[in-house]
Amino acid sequence: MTNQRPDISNAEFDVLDVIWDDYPVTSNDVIARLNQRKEWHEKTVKTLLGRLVKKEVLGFEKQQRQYLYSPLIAREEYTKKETSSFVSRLFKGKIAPMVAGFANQNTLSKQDVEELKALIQQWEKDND
Amino acid sequence: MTNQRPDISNAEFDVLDVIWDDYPVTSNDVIARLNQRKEWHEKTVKTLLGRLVKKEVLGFEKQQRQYLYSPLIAREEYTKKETSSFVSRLFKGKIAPMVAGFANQNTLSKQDVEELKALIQQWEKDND
DNA sequence: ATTATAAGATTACACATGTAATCTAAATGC
DNA sequence: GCATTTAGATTACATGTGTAATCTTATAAT
Repeated sequence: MTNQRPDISNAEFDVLDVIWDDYPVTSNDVIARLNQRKEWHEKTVKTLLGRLVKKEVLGFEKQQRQYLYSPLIAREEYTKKETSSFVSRLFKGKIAPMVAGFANQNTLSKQDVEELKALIQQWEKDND
Repeated sequence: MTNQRPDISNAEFDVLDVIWDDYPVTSNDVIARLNQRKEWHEKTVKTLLGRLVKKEVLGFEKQQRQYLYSPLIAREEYTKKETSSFVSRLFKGKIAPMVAGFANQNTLSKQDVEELKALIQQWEKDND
């Protein structure tokens, strides 16, 4: 069984993203959090919550007449899989050209570089 | 003028991808190349070519009654922008966590690591 | 010259997505 | 107890997308 990951649309991702930050949450919590950044109508957010439930990306528990939503997939799982497929599609699976393109488009901070160096050192320790 | 990049769908990307490999190309060239990997009907490919032209992602020159298509945006431009927005969306713009997630999901080869080290050294030379 | 081919243009059609409004029923306010 | 609010469910609707089939017309074959 290939663990079919459902497609999560852009709008749905924005909802999921604030839920990952802290959960469980009511729809009103989600609406409040999203209001910080988006101009979405309450009804829109509720539609997206419903779609995420139908896609089995979110689960919920009834709390009186409200629902308490929680993610059914971890952010890390999701980002890892998305990253793999992104790098695979755009860079034939090679990570270095992607980093090179990123560095060329954006500004790499000293800290970014330190973190990358730490990653590499860790890799080298694990694969001597 | 913010140089609005048109959205390129997944299927459209597959078409564009083989055109980037070598161009200009006729629709039949594209169909032949895609046949190596996809099961698309000729008509499907032509629809996608038409949509890419309408989106101003492809241009063409008439060659008798055929068209010779060429990309209007460079692969590097596209991948850099997509990478930026991907990293921004999924990793708050930080490249190192994305590489970490990738390394954790996939196998990093010695060569991947060497390339990353080379990138970093180059960065350090440029930003001493 | 007429017919058959085949290139691109136009049309099709179901499902996804962004963006809500309306419906239904349960809880809450008087 | 009855009206109002409000949570989630259902419906809406335009546009995008995957996946072609049909239409139109210029050439190629005979």
